[in-house]
Amino acid sequence: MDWRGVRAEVLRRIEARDYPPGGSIPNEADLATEFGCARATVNRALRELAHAGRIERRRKAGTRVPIAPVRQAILAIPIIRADIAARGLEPGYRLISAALERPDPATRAILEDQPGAEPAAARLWHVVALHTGDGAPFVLEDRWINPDAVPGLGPESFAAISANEWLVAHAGFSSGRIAFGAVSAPAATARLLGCAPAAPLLRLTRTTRSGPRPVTLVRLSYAPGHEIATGF
Amino acid sequence: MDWRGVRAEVLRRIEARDYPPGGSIPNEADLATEFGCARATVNRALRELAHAGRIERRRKAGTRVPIAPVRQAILAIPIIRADIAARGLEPGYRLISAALERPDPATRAILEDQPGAEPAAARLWHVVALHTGDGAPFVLEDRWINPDAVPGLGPESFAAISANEWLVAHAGFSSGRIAFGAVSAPAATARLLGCAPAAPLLRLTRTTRSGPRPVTLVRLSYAPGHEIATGF
DNA sequence: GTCTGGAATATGTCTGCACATAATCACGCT
DNA sequence: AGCGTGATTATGTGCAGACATATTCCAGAC
Repeated sequence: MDWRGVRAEVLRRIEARDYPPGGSIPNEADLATEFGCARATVNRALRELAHAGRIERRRKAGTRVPIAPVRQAILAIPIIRADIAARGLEPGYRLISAALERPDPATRAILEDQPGAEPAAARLWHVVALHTGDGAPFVLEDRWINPDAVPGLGPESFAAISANEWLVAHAGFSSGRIAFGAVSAPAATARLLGCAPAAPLLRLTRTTRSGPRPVTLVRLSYAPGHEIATGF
Repeated sequence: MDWRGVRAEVLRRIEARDYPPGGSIPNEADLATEFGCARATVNRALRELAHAGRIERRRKAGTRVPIAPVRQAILAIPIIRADIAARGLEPGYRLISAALERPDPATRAILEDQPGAEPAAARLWHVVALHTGDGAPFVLEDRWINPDAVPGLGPESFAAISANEWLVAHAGFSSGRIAFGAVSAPAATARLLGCAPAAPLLRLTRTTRSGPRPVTLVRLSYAPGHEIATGF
């Protein structure tokens, strides 16, 4: 049996409660004997299951089925244009404004709120742009960019393409944070998204950094009714 | 060098643009020679990087650095009570109502909106409960449960503990869907959450099924200002 | 009874080898 | 030129064996 087979069979036994929650499952050597394969193969299968949160493994203690598994969903964050295109809409992009500004303290705090972060420059690029699908507002992008982290950035960078696409092509960042929340649409946002003021909007806030250096903070305000979905 | 070392070094080269976006990286055998380890070790490292979306691998075509990587965040979905406790709050649970009801067509449609799904029972358990942290409203849980999928379920099941905890302990489901959206707080929800009517709320909708059988649909309406965050 | 150190054990990882599989490429045929 | 078709090649996977490491458990010292 190959490792996918082992994974499927073990998963079946977990869901059939042959391996009940809170119980432990046979050790790798025994499973290898039972399935007629090498221990490395069983190891691979169990490692994948552990990665998916379906089992917990500890040396010597063995492998157990968690009582309350922490379910985890993998959230894919595509380029916005690709996201719009994937929904069968014609993606559009309109730059609203781009200028070097001093960020408000709250924005600066979020951008630098990372362990061991360097301070960002005094003035940051502030770019506001609207993404549309078949001409209708899809999401409003409100972005701050640290010029210290991205040499060669200028107004021409965001004229025609999303700042995000420019950044992924030129910056190369490594880690960050994503948060979802709900906000009431401010008047200006409502006007751009073509919705009622104070409409509830899904907002995604993402910070990225390159090593210790803050690169960008982007707030995406989606048009009313938008959902971000994923399987698990 | 062990596989973590290989992974770290390759990642460093990607971020330093030694391996530029769109370019391809040396094949496994060459890397193994360079790092002085076996090809299986390099394979393990590259497999992990591919899993994280940092590289793309295809047989014969080799391994390349994607131009616009689809960033992916792993979203951990803990038991609500554990989530509240992890924030340093004392978790509380209050059952608002629990009854067998006929779901509205929209609810039924969401519950059965899965490839090859069986129809759910005519009457479903409808459970509404409030989770609190240090006594303050944290999230309102509005859940529908298919009794066909969960034999032995009764009103006593949700009296003291969250239906979610009862389900993970007794049902054992396998897959589903999670969606985030924003809604305007209905009057009843606002009253229970102690917020203004029409306040923007983050809402998480999760469906789970056991094989082809729909198990449960839960809508979580978080108190205003709540964010769901994750690193990447 | 309690503490400590060593033995036992399950998982974690590496190696070298082999073969499988998919995709590309070059060659030769028409 | 166009089109198969087979050789080539990079990744995918499996195996047996070995050693590493973390953790538990137990026996002996106090």
